[in-house]
Amino acid sequence: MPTPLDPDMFDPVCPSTLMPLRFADKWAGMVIRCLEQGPRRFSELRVPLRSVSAQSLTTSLRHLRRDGIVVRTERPGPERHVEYALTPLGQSMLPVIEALCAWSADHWDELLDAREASAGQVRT
Amino acid sequence: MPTPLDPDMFDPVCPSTLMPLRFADKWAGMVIRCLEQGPRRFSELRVPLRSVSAQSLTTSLRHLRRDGIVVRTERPGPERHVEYALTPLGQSMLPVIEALCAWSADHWDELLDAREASAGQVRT
DNA sequence: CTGTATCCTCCAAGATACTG
DNA sequence: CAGTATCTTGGAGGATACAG
Repeated sequence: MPTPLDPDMFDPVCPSTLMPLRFADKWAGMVIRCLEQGPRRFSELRVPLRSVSAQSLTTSLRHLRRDGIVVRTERPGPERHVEYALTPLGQSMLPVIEALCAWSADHWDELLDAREASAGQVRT
Repeated sequence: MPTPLDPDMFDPVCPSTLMPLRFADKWAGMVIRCLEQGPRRFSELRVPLRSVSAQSLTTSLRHLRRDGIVVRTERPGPERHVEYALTPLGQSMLPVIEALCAWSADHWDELLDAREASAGQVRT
């Protein structure tokens, strides 16, 4: 028998309440993974994230910059060169993101099977 | 210097591509945490999730059921009694959710500080 | 190359009221 | 108690075209 739930378990000022916000961004996790090994250029990021539009990538990067997870650096030179890299805060997210991806890789089939099995049983 | 990014790093059929989907649900993570210690009733879940509307909670629970993360059990008896519990698949998510919450607890202040510091520097 | 400017569609999520 | 029904709003995210 579980104990009663703490009403303040998810107090509005508790960080865990806000936890999902950063992951509501569809591309945020993938962008962070792309920066794992070092700085990348805008066009480099678009390679693995093939289905992202320039506009969506721009938005994601802006949100990540605003939250101190990514830094943008404009390198001087004849042709334009902009780099994005993880901040220390961003790097601290890597283990969490990896865990998330590992879970997906390990259990995604189960989830899809369950979804198929429940077709018609559970309303959409 | 990082090596070039693998174009198939996030292949459309790769689970990690779909990873963020489950966390796009604002309440999913919190519901799962509420079920950590055992089955809970609908009204019990509404206690810690004070700001959730009945309708949103219903929707979240339906999605979680559809994906095989939560099961719904209707207990017979004179008065109505419905319980929600984690499936084994749902339980396998717990460590990941905990990691997410721990990260938030540890770094949320940094994120908020960065957000404030970048006010005006980065467009919203 | 690195974005911006528009426009559009879809859906998450809240408010409110109601039901067996 | 455990939801459903309806309506509304906001914002995410894609398409397309254009700019410095």
